[in-house]
Amino acid sequence: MITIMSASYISIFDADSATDLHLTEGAPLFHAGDPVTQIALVRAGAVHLLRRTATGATVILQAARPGDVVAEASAYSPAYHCGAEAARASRVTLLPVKRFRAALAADPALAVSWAAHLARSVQSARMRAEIRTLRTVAERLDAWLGEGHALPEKGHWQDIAAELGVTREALYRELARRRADH
Amino acid sequence: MITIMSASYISIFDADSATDLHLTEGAPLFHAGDPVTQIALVRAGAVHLLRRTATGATVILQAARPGDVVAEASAYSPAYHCGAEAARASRVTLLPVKRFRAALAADPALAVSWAAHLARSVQSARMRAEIRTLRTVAERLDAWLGEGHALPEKGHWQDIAAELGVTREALYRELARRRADH
DNA sequence: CGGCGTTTTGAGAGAGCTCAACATCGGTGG
DNA sequence: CCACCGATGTTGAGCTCTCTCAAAACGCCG
Repeated sequence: MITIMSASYISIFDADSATDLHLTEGAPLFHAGDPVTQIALVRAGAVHLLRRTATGATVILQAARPGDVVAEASAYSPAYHCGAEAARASRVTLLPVKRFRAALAADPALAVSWAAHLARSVQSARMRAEIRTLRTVAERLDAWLGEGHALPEKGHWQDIAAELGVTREALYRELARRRADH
Repeated sequence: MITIMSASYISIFDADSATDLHLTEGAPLFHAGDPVTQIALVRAGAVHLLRRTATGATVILQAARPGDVVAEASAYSPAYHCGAEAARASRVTLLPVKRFRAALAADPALAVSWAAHLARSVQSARMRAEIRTLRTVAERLDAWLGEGHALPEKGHWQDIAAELGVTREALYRELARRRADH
């Protein structure tokens, strides 16, 4: 048997008991309060973990991209604390939580991979939080670029604005300013 | 042998090979670029993981309190990406990274505990990031309180201001406003 | 009493947000 | 081919909020 494989937690989702699910844009994956029975890995598209504040504002707690697990903490919780829905047409793989946890317990290499993924997520989430304490767009952009990030193609700049927690206009103005100053 | 113990990753630091270290306020625990040989658990006080931006501003990536591991992601990295120093007089327990990882690999229950801790950290870090995208102090405070947090005793309100990413004055004004409105 | 840190309150300035108009570009359909 | 449409990019003007600097009232403790 060929056993050459990266010990990545993602391989857990290649199990037989995993099922694929297609979501259309805006389709809910689960709602706050639902019992956690399955855990979802995003294969394609984007799934947002979100909560609505008392004032009605929508807060995106996680923008899960391909390779990400939606609501990692739910793997250790009986019920979801927030809802999740597809930000656009997406494909996810569902796996019973018990299977997921059993796989981690059975294979230390997978557990390490999973923990490393979580540790990196903590790191980037903290960075995002700190970037957003900076008050000017210029500072936020500098800090973000200093993390090794690069500006994407034109047509995706709005995503950066969202990442930095500023409006499109504010980012466009800052970019224009930099072009003018060279 | 009595083996009644909660399967918490913290117990890993009770190993014989662990050493305690006292830090005075401002004392560095490690610097960016240092090779990762030991991993630190905060026992008392507070240790800040920080980076200085190109403009000189100091960014606090983690405020590790008792029970927290400083720079969790360092356990999966050969060298530190940022520096850490004691925010006040603190006590930490150091354990060789190899020991730490070996303990996790040897005991699945510990691995689960560690992963659960990381998952919770991801959750709270994301929440902090999202709270800081809200523009008014009132919104941030509402969102924070909505997470189940409660205002501390008078004398510690400044900590909340830091947590919310606003100035003391702004928070005091908001609190005064609420007292006036009941 | 005299510090020291926290809490309060004031006034001004700056930065981004909002609303708004317009340009640009790619795709669609007549 | 061209008109139209939606999404992205660009720029302007006013408003609102926080930040900054400043001063003072508390509260605690030696």
